[in-house]
Amino acid sequence: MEREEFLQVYRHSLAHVLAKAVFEIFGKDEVQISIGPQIADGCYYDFVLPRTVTQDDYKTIEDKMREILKRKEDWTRKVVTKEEALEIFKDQKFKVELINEMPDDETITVYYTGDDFVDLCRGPHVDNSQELLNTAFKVKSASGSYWRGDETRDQMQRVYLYAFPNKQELKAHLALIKEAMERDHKKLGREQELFMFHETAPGMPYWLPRGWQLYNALLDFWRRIHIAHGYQEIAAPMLNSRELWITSGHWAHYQNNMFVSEIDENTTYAVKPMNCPNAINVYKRVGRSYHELPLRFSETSPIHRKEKSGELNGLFRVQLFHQDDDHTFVTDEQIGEEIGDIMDIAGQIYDTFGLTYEAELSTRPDDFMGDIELWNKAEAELKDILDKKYGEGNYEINEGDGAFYGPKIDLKMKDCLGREWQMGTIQLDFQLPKNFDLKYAASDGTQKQPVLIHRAIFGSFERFIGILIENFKAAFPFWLSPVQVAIVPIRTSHNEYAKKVADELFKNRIRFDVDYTDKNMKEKIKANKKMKTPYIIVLGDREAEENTVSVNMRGSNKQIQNVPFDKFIEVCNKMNEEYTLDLIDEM
RNA sequence: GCCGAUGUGGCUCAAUUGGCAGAGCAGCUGAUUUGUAAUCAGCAGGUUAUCGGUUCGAGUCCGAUCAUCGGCUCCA
Repeated sequence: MEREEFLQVYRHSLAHVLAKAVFEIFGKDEVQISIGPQIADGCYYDFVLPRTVTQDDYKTIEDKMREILKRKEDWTRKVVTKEEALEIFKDQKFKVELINEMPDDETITVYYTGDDFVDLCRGPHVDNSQELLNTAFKVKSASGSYWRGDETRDQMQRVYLYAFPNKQELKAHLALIKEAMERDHKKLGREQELFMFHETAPGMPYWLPRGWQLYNALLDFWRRIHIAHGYQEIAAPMLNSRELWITSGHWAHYQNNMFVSEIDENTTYAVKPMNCPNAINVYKRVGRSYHELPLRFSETSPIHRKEKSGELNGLFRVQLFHQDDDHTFVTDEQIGEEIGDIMDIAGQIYDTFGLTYEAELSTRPDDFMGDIELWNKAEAELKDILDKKYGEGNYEINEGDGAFYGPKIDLKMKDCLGREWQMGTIQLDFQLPKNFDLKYAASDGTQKQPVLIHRAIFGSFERFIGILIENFKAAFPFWLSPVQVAIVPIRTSHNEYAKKVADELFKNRIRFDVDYTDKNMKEKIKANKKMKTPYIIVLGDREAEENTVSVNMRGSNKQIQNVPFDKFIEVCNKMNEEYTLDLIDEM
């Protein structure tokens, strides 16, 4: 923690130096400064500048910052009144806005860096610039941003800085970034022949044979767990006429994200961006009774969402994807228990991959709809479940950030560059049941309205597989691997035994690849190592004679010789059945 | 959508101030028959993302479009 505070002071102070440097480079009257917080690996500062910052400016900025540090200026903290603050920053409109929003009784502090630069700030900061002389920093990037994150307000330029206490740490961090780039799922997806994109279908992945093997292995795993928890899978149409989307509310609130096609003047169809309305159609097929609830309709149909052009990103942000979706219809009383069961499933699934994640609870917004009693009860139950599962305070609460139709729990994970992505989501919905006038016959004979739970654990197969690729660096657990076993006959004379081995693997539903060509053994092994195949089994005279295999295990340089073939099959079957995370080397 | 960058064989990268588009790997053909990450030789592969402009001449300069990447916004 001490180190954290230390970093905080340094990074935050460097942000001030950055702003001062930008002032001096572009001219004080030409620059509007806003805010400069510290972040995980440095800090940034947002400006309005007379021209765009480009890569050519990075060095200029860095040099200017160093020059400023060498002046060894004193930093002075000053407490000022609101009026004084407004006077100091009268030419800085963003600062004026911030000051005006402060309560009248708030203590306002400003920090002077030398005599000629002052920033509105709570601090704390260094006392003199020379304390920063040994720090290491580097402009990471410059990009656009919006004042207060609002795209309708001023477009600003954000300059990001890597900032560390010393050169060694900066160097280590840059090496880490480079290493992380090796995990990039876009790069590995291409190298490992998992998926591709084509410019005629932006943001819509093509799954290649190997990638589709992995996808299906994941889907099988997901199905087994959900069947065990009483889920029933459905598949619904991809197109529905406009009327359905008007009823659901998507036509009014989500149209910009939908691919819409006018068939003729009376008929407009839209490709579904979500599965909920169709699950509701299935619910409404017959009259429902409380005996049937909770009723869980899971679905992994393709869905399409039209995104703004700059938002696409490999498998993490696509326009065609498959959610591991489900719509569960419950009574008010069943909410708590059902959410608890969903959290158990989520835990079980993430644990299988050894993935870490963060939970966030989003609560009632101002423009909520529905019964406030139900909201309160539901939120209390969600909190209770999260408290039990993670311990009080070990998850984030976003007050007022829930959807207008209900509170939600989001589960987030980080990619190789530390960017956070929403994966799982569990959303309560009091609105759609109303829009579609859903009913069930309650035990007292009255007709009641069910609550709808939308939930996904992977989030989407696409995003989740992207995370898996980066997490495992494409060296997947056996059960997930596109090709699980590669068979390498040493000479073509061993093809006969290789065929026998292949047939047996096939019978056991083990995914294999066999190379019967007369290429030399080393080439065949090299190709499979490149593809990170878990086990490469080499077959020659000895193996054919003794009905054994010689196993080359991924991640290990030594071979496991003379493994009885049926023992090898047994090990493979075990990993497939138990979804084993690590490869087994005892055989 | 906004700010910035990038786009040369399947992949990784060359190509002097504008002056004949080149290599390695992968692929194909042949030789080699090999015991755990690169056997040898040969061949083929390109309208330099697309469209337009400047120029005697454009991969290189200018403009537009498309796609991708880093951010912002939005989101699973």
